[in-house]
Amino acid sequence: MARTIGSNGEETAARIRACALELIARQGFEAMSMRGLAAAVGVQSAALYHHFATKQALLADLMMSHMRDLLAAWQKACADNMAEQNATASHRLDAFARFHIRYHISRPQEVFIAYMELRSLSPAHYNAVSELRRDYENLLKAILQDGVDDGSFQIDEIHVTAMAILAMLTGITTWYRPGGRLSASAVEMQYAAMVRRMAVDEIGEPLPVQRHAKQ
Amino acid sequence: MARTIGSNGEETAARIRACALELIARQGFEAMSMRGLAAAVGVQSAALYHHFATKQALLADLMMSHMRDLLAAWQKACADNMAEQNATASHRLDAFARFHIRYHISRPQEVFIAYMELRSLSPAHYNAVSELRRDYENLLKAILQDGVDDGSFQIDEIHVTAMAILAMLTGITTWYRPGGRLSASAVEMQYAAMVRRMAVDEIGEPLPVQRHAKQ
DNA sequence: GCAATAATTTAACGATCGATCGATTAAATA
DNA sequence: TATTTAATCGATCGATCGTTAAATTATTGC
Repeated sequence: MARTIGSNGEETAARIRACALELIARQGFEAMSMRGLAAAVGVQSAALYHHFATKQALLADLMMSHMRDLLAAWQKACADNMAEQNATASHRLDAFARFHIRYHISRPQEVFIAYMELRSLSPAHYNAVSELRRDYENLLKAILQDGVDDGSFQIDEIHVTAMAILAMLTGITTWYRPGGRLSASAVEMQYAAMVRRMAVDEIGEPLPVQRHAKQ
Repeated sequence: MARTIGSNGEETAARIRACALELIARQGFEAMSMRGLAAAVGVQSAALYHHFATKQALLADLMMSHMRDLLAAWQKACADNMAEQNATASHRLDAFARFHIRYHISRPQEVFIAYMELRSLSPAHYNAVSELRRDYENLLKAILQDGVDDGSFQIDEIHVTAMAILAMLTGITTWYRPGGRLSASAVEMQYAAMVRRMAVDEIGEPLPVQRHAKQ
């Protein structure tokens, strides 16, 4: 046997991507073998190399696609909501948090891989992915900065706050499972409220200072 | 050559542990080879098996040790501060946050491994580590529950808030580097303030509700 | 000083890894 | 229909993997 009946390049590549996402998310990139991936796809391992030059290229493809999709989805979310541009920083922060939560909950495998397999990337691919990641982080930082500038946010360190918010939100994928006690929208609401609290201090304390010396 | 001059079991085992921490943190558990580890230690790969039965046993040893050390360190921190037992929930939450941050900043490799390599553990080892992790999470949850009970915290979902706080704090290790722009104590202060904000809503709003419908 | 034990070596086993080669066949093109 | 191109297979290469066996030497206890 050689080329199989009904075989189609685009479709096979898509199936490889889908199976790779699942296997890498479950076992890790290093632990996934090309033979195991080929078996999951239902193809011989040599066929994988017709679609992806190397195992590394496959990982880079998955991670770059994820970051590009994420950025495009945010652009679309903004475009769909024209008022977003002129909304207050508080509204935009809320929208960003909800978008991030929803997107990440809906694509747990991609998110897990994007955060866990950064170190499996070659230096060149790592830099490329990191650049897109920085673009995404800067979206949040710009919102936080606007809120600080207009006085609606009380934040000392924009960078630290942005890192904290993203780590908190992305961490959802480590415990949330569909069909669990809490619905996705309930989780979204809980986290969005916490993000708001992190940026806004209602009693108007501008700097987070040490309230009491301990330990 | 066989047994080398001055060789000592305890010392070699400690050196294996230290090198393994560094290599696993840098490359990942699967990517680290026993030959590579042996080379880093300065020993033949077969010698590793005199101290650890398998590669998996080595990982389990590292992760269990980390979790036990973490729990013991918190017990000690509480014991050192006798007032801790009777302190307010707000004080105890602050102490927990600062402890967690300081401990994790001081042991970046252990923390990174403990969160990244859970899936590399065999089921039995995974369960054992998860149990200790749950014990640690429950320490935080108990503090949050106390604060809710006495009315000093405004939290809807204890579990969600605890997961969010831990993800946020543990995420520090992904960006913080000693010698950077911010000192460890500055980072500690920033994050402790954010944790406090997450639990306390000064205007006294008991439930985090949706303020405006978006997207 | 001699036996027992602990620590490490050299050497190797079987398995599996990523990747490649040429052959083969389906689909597309003309 | 004839030719080209795309897609896949079967087989295999060299390297590396975790692990083990047996031999060798240092240390310890009597």
